[in-house]
Amino acid sequence: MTSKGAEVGTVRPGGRTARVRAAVLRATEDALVEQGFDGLDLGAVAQRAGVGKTTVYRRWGSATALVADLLVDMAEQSLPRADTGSLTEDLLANARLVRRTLADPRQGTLFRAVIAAASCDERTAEALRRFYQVRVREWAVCVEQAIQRGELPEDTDPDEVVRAVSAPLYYRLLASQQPLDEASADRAAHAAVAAAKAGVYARTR
Amino acid sequence: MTSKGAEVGTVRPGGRTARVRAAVLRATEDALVEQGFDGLDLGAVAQRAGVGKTTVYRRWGSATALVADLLVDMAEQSLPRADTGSLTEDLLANARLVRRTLADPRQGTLFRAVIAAASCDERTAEALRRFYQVRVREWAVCVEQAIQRGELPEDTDPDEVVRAVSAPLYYRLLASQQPLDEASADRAAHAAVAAAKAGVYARTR
DNA sequence: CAGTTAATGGGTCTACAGTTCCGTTAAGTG
DNA sequence: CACTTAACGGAACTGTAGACCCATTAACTG
Repeated sequence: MTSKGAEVGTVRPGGRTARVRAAVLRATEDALVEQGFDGLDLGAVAQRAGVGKTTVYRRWGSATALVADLLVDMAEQSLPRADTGSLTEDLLANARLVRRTLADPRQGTLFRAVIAAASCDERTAEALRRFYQVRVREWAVCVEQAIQRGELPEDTDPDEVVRAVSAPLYYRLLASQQPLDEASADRAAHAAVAAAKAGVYARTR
Repeated sequence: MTSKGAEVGTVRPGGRTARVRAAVLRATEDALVEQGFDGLDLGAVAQRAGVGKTTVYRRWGSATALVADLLVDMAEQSLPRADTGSLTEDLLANARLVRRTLADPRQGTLFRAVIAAASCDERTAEALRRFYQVRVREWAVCVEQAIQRGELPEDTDPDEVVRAVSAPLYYRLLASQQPLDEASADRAAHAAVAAAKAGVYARTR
């Protein structure tokens, strides 16, 4: 079985185990950024983390399992949402935040690698799903408030609006690979608002 | 160096070489669908293709190069666009086509694997870029016609509208991993139309 | 503050992905 | 329809990722 990842639940979660996990996850992140997912070598990760190779193979066992645990770790550091009182401003803030993350050489490469890993393994895919679920829920509150303010139709699906903001940016990162400039972020936000106001993201159709 | 891929340009492109390439690319496709990208073994591909292992290592050399050549091959089979006379109908047709492709167990898995490979290698990424460039240009004509009919602002960027249709579907495939049902395809198309009509995809801002 | 054992780590072994060598096949040429 | 050589394929070789063994370390327990 793959490691639970989080310290909770293991028999002996204290000091050393936690330190080893942290060191290995940091090393994994660095290796992913530098080598990419297919070049990920567990032995190299172990050495970089200053940890025995055996430990990495025993606790994680595969590159995808390592990335899955990294995603659990990443999901825990939640990003604070904006609260400007205007839907457009809130979603612009979200779009620009996502854009900045994906456009950053380190983070962008990391996200590509993580998504590549998720495409190769079901457990990792599940971890990625949870990661985005947390992120989306955090920002969906902005949309819920906009509905209460009467800016959007009652039956609008808040999560779907938030995802609509991210989608074009991820498409640029992964598929079309066009530059992730600020204008593209603003277009993503404005498009989501326009579509939401037109009732495209209504729950019942 | 990586193989040019296309037969044109090689010194001896005739019969056998072309047959070998076709067999290897088919085998690669099958292997990607069954094993995923990280499980891709060039030896196994060779065996499945009924071709010498040496040949695969010589002509392609790596899993990513193999996928890059597969993408060149896939780009050649262009999909015919719709022409219903209505922008909404055309984009609905496009969205449903993309959805059907990505929702298909075989094709969906293949696309995930291909995108994973592109995330791991610059040459493969370039091949993927070209692939989508061809696809997008094909359907952009629908948007150009809509502009001429006066359905959309003059300065609308046609390519950007087409990408806006695909983006939410790819986001579902790769990131959020929600079901790719027909309703999601229709939302994607309607959202793109709503945003385009609102002038979000104007070239000059 | 011992005693217990989960967890780690160094060292060794092994299967197999990827390389090399060289003989064979067949595509292009005149 | 021979002749040249690009391209292929079988077999033997090798480096290394990953498995295994067992001694050591340090968390939890009472």
